[in-house]
Parts: sequence; structure tokens; C-alpha cells
Amino acid sequence: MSVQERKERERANRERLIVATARELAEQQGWDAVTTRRLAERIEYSQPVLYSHFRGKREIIGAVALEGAAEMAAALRAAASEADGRRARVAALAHAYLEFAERNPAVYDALFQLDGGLAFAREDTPEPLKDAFAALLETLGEVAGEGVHPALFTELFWSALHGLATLTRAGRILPEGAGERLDLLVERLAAL
Amino acid sequence: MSVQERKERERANRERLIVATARELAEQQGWDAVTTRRLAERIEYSQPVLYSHFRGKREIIGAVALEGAAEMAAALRAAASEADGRRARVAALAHAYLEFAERNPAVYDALFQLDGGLAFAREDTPEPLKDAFAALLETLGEVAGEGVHPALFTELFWSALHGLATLTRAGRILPEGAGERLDLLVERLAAL
DNA sequence: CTCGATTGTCTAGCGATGCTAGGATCGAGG
DNA sequence: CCTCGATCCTAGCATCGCTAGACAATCGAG
Repeated sequence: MSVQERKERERANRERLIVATARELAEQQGWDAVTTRRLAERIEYSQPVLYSHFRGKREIIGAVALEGAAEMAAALRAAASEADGRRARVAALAHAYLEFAERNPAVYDALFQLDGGLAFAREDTPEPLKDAFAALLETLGEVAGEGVHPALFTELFWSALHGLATLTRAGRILPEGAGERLDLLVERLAAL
Repeated sequence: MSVQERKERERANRERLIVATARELAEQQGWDAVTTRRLAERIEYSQPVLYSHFRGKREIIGAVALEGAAEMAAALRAAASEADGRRARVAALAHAYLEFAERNPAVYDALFQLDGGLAFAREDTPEPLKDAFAALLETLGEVAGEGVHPALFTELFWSALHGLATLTRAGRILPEGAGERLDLLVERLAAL
């Protein structure tokens, strides 16, 4: 019994190590640098070990995404709870979202750009993903405006944030006007 | 003289063939399927021929992106010119944008998701890219509102459209509410 | 008209990728 | 102490982007 439990514990630890190492490597050198060989070397195991934990690279990306989703949800809720008033809350939420995307580009990519084999907007969507959306909904639902479905409004606001995050990081729009764009977004889109 | 001209013409034709074939293949089976080998086979030349036209795969993606940018600019202007009134013009523009993204996913990816080695938002940005942004600016600048820089407003509106396009296609948000989200975006963001 | 030089293209191969088969090793249970 | 199953590693496959070097066709000079 105890032996088997210890093995399971060690196995779970190793799995966490894989995910953490993949994330670290991705943040340091980009997802392209996260090859199964490099990852295996860093965790000091051979390549096939990775495949005893995950189906393939996609699932590893997915695991990083789930971890990131939980963090993002927490960050969003923390930011929202520290602000007073609906307007300030929305502004704080939006700011926290973009900051998370900027500070954790690899995690953000795993979540929304790369294929982590995750199901979205469905029943079998993993809990952390649903919860991250819920964190947005909690604050944004309040400012959807009359006759506007809160979830639909949240999707729209989220899309705008996502567009700002990705286009900025890809160099499609310059970071200079970031503050102004954000103010304008909150001012116009939210029904205050 | 004439011989050299003929050769140059043939060479230019072949280059167009490469770009068109890459685009076709990408639209049919996704960019992952666009390998240099498959592309070479389709144009009935060997692999190294591709490298006599382009530095590498990135540049081929970039060429598809430029072609797409020109088409997109034309589509946006056509849609805007057919609508009467500022509100209808903005709505038509937004609709045309999302439709282009939906009907040409591979081209859209080449433009805004993949690395085509193109410079954006800079002086040496290729003309078609500047022009596509200009097409957005022409219509959106009219509804930026007082005291709001037209280009900055355009960037924000564009970000929202980009977010909607990418999140929808990635399955992050469902296509059902598309119309409503678009209406809401135009209604709220534009200063009408 | 011939023959070297240039231009164009192809075959073959390099290093790296994700992933897997099959053998070696190790430790728990009898 | 021995057996046998779980665990892990070595080695290898197919494919990727990209390139070197051989070969053939074409051109220009004598």
C-alpha cells in the first residue's frame, strides 16, 4: 500500500515538474524551444517518460494552459475586488488582463493561441477555463447594459482585450497608446 | 534581350504559382500541411527552387499575407462604399472584416497570426499592409468621436474585430451570437 | 561551329523535430 | 532468493526546413 502510494506521489511530482519546466522554458525561450528532447533533458529523464504522462506535446501545452487559467482567474478577481465602483472595477479588470498577458506571454499563448487540445465553450470544458471566463463575467456582467445578455457582452469585451493583447505583442500595434486605448474601451463598451 | 525578358517573365510566373499554390494548400489543409516538399511537388519543381525565390518558408507566408492584405483592403472599401450613412458604413465594414477572416482563414493567419517576417506599424511596413489599415481608418476615423485620435480609435476597433475573428475560429467563443456581438460592438464603440 | 563559362535545376543529405518499439533494469511479493 | 511485472532508456522512424555539390542546358567568345 504505502509503497504504491509513494510511487503515485512521486509520479504526480514528476508530472508537476514537467509542466513547470515546460512553462519555464517557454517563457524563457518561446514555445518553439520547448522540444521533447530539451524538456526531457531538463527534467533529467528520457524522452519517452514524457509520453507516459502526456499523450504528446499538445497535452503538455494544455496542462500549462490550465495552470495559467487558474492563475489568471485569481489575478482578475484580485484586481476587481480591490477597486470600488463599477467603472473602476471594469478598468482594473481590463488592466489586469492585459498585464497578465504581457507578463506571461507563453502561458497566454498556451491558453489562447496554441492548440492545447482543450475544449472551449462546451460542456466538457475543463473547470479552470470555465472559471476564468466566470471571473470576467462577474465584473463585466454588471455593465452589460439593459437587454444585453451578460455572457454575450463578456465575450465581446473579452474579444477586444484579446485583440489588444495579441496585436500588441505581435507588433501589429504599438504599445504607446495602450493606456488610452484601454480607457476608451472601458468608457465606450461598458454601460456605466 | 528578348530571351532574358522571357526568362524573367517565366520566373515571375513561377513565383506567383508558388504563392498561389501555398495559399491554396493552406486553405485546403491548413498551414501545417504546407511543407516545402509538398509545395515543391505541387508546382512540379524540386525543393531548392523555392529557395531561389524566397529566403524560406517564412517569406512564402509573408508573400501570401501581402496578397491577402491587398484583397482585404479592397473588400473593406467595397463594403464601406456600398453603405449609406456612417453607422451603416461601420457595420458593413465590420461585417466585411469578419467575413474575410472566416472565408480566408489561412490568409488571415498569414496576415495576423503567423510569423511572415513582416514589419508592422513601422516606416518600412510594406504598402499593402499600410493600405489595409488605411481602409479601416477611412471609415472608422469618422466615428472616433471628439478628442479621440482616429488612428488610435481604429486600432481599438480593429483589435475587437481581430479578437472576435480569432476567438471564434479557435472555438473559444461560439458562432451563434456573432451577429449580436457585432451589433453591440458597432453600437457602443462607434461615436455615432 | 566549337568549346569553356554561366545559369539553372536536381539528387542527396544534414541536423532537428515529434513520437514509438523493444530490450534492459530494478524492486516488490511469494 | 527468485520470479515477474512495472519502469525506464537506447535506438530508431518518418518528417521537417534548409543546403551543398553534381549535373545538364544554354550562352557568348574565338
